[in-house]
Amino acid sequence: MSFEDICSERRVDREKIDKVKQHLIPGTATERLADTFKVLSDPTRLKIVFALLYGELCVCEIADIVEMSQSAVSHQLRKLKDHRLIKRRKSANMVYYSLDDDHIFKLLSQGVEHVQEDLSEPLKMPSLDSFK
Amino acid sequence: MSFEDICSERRVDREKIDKVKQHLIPGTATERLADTFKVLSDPTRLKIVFALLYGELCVCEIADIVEMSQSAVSHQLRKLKDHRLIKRRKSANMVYYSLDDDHIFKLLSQGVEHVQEDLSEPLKMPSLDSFK
DNA sequence: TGTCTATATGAACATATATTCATATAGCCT
DNA sequence: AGGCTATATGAATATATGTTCATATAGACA
Repeated sequence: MSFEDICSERRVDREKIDKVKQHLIPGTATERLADTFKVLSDPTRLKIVFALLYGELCVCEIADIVEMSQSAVSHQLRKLKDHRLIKRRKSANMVYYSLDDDHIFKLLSQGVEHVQEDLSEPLKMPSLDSFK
Repeated sequence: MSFEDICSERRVDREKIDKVKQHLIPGTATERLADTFKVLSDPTRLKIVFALLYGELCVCEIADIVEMSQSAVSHQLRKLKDHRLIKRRKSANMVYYSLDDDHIFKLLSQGVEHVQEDLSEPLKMPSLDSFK
């Protein structure tokens, strides 16, 4: 799909477009980035991540907190783990999950900041070192 | 769905769970936040946002840059605008889009940082003031 | 007014995704 | 070993979402 197929006239700056194109991040990076945001785009997964801000939890604790079935939670935990947002620790027949690092914390904080404006009451994030 | 339905034994700390539950952000906020991340979870929309890092663009320029049809781009621009990630400026019969504020920039940067590790080559974001 | 051009949008379709249900696995305990 | 508990996972289903196609709108210009 070339430019001429879309804009018949040349009101726009060809060079400017080429310059922007050159600076675009590669397709694989775009996909990766989209994937990362996608993991955080589901309410259940977000709730899980928020719960884990306060420390590690086992699967059934998480299921209780987010009010979802064990199965549903397990499926979502897998996605979170596949994208390295959380990590697991096994102990006996229990599995404990926790946040993988604090990138996620920052990512969440930034998201919260963007959302703040259209919320009736301000949203408070726990402090970063409270969960480290 | 209560705790007892999921974990039959009490190996877990009931108080701990209640405490976490109290700190969970309200459902509406979770939905809002999920929506924000969801907007950034599509490769086409991400490409658009990255293109706009370098300044405002009209619809057909964007379509050319991201190599998508004008219609597809219009649909996605609408979503980005509905979630206040971009804003529009009309001039004659053209419409120019630009990033709404720099929350998005920070959100992207944070996402990029999380993704960096599994990319073959490092990904560089433009500097914040280059687009202000 | 009529005809361009740029953008927006509704409907249809194809694909992706979240949950449920049933079942598998793996570690504990007796 | 056998039964119990915690977690994982495959299949099925329902719902959401992105793109295309056709068409609508709105401004420019003759």
